[in-house]
Amino acid sequence: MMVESASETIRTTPSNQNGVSSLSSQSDGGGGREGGSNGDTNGEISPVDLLHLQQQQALQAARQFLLQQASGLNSPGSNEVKQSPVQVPVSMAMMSPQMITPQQMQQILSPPQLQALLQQQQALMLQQQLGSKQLAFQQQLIQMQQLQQQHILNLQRQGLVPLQPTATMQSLQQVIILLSLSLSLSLSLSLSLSLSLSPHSHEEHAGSHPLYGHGECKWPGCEALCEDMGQFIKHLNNEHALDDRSTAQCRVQMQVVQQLEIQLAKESERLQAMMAHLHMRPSEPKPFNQPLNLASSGALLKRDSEAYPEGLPHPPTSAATPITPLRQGPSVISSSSLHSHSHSHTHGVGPIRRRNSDKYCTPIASELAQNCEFYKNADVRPPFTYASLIRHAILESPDRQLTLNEIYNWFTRKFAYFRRNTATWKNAVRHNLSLHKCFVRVENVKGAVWTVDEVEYQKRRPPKMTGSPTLVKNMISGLGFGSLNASYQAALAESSLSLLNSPSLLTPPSAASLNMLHVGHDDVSSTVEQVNSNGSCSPTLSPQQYSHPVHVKEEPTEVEEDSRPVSLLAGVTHSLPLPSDERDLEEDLPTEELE
DNA sequence: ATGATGGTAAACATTG
DNA sequence: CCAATGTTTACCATCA
Repeated sequence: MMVESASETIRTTPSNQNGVSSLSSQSDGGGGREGGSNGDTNGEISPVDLLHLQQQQALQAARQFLLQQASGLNSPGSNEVKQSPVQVPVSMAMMSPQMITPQQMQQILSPPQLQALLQQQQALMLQQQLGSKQLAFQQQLIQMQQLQQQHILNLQRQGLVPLQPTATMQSLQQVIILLSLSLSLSLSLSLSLSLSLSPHSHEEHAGSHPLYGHGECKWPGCEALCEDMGQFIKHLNNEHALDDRSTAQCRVQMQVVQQLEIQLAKESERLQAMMAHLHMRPSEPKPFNQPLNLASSGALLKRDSEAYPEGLPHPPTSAATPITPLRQGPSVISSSSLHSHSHSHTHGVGPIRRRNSDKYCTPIASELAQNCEFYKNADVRPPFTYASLIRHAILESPDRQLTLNEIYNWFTRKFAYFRRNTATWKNAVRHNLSLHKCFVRVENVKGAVWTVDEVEYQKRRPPKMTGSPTLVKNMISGLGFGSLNASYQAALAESSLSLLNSPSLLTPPSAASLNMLHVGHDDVSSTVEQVNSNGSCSPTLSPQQYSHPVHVKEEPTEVEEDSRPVSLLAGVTHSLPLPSDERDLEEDLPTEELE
């Protein structure tokens, strides 16, 4: 769909040095996904389903609205655009920079339209009498909106803003609205997951707030302790008011939700193929027309887990097919939107996280696992550097050592993305192994194996604690709202971190297929790594133990250790999100085994 | 503007 | 000779 056409053009360097071009365009196909809700028929409609349905309607309405506006006002060469009109997920529309830029949005959606959209959404939302959480959330949204308006009014009073909304303000409004949509979506998704997966969700008190539970604030990255609801509300208003940071965090959440949607679509597609293959059911083809909707998520997920408790064998890692991308091209954000801006190569990779073998290593392990699951199936370039990935692969191995070929295999096994363009990434892997001091080649009886010198690895990690997640970065770049400034990014990093810790998203009960969260952040990894190396986690990381390195590499840069994770928010400044660029957030990694 | 870091490409050497 | 494995250099992009 349009998204792609736009994003594809992006990188074309004269020399075309990277296979990049292939990166940005390869995976998407085009097609659009999303469709209606064909939830599977279960016979009964649970409140959750209902919620989904309504949520869906709201989204659908929003999508159409956006699309209408987009096609009407923004169709220069609009032929291609028409191919799959409605199927664009709203989030997609919001994300693809090329599709609807902030500026375009401003033109596309006039204040009245935005208002209409907002109201439409609110109306639908209000119909959902499905629980205090939802209601509480709505209140939250309304509150946000009110705050926003208040903010605008204040600015106007101060003469800072003309009465007529300026582009900036319009943009802000749009952001808020879109955030609202996404937030509601994400919330419901989280809720549905927790509801459908665990009968007794944690927060069940009637008067509870979606962002409050277990006596603490559930705002991404917060965890502030609050005695009671009143205190919490107070905290919420004080600490999480409408500002750059909160907005940025919302964006991240939005991205998370979007990714979940995508993953869901993929998983369902896979499920169907699996079922079809096993003759468990006639094949309802349709990967593409699959609704990306939340509506069926609960049921699907449930079914999935029930039908395949243990998870069927993974799709062959063979080169054959990247299950993920399937031909569905467009709607899927896959690589195109994720990397659109930051060229594939831009950074593709960030650090990774630690091994699974040591479970002791934190709760994050599970998150990593989730990430793994995602990348295993999604043809998305992992936001980790090759070095990080290699290190991870090696550390994940039983002996903490791998042959080159084993490393290759690990890459293809863990990442759908690396099932193609083998020449390119394999070369990169070799290049990294040789180049970085942290990788030590050890002669072995049968050939040589590669090990990791953890100390060296840690050394080379730049002190800049920023550590924002690469993926997040990519996601950010994919956002249509322009890029974020440093404070935003910091906020994003923070929130992404916390997101990974979000119970509702990260602790999917049983079904392995639920592992869909895959937001990567980078410093998490470094953070974790730090912890690990200092804690019980990695007592033995030095390659030396295995044998003697054959030779020593000279690595130019040696930074001091100190790559303290530090608060991701440090140095956050407040300013309106404006232009600028996306920065790199480093890396992180997914780990754990999934197989 | 500059240096650090990272990805890609490619030449070249070594080894089985 | 060939292919896999390593090493090294060059170039480009992004970010601080």
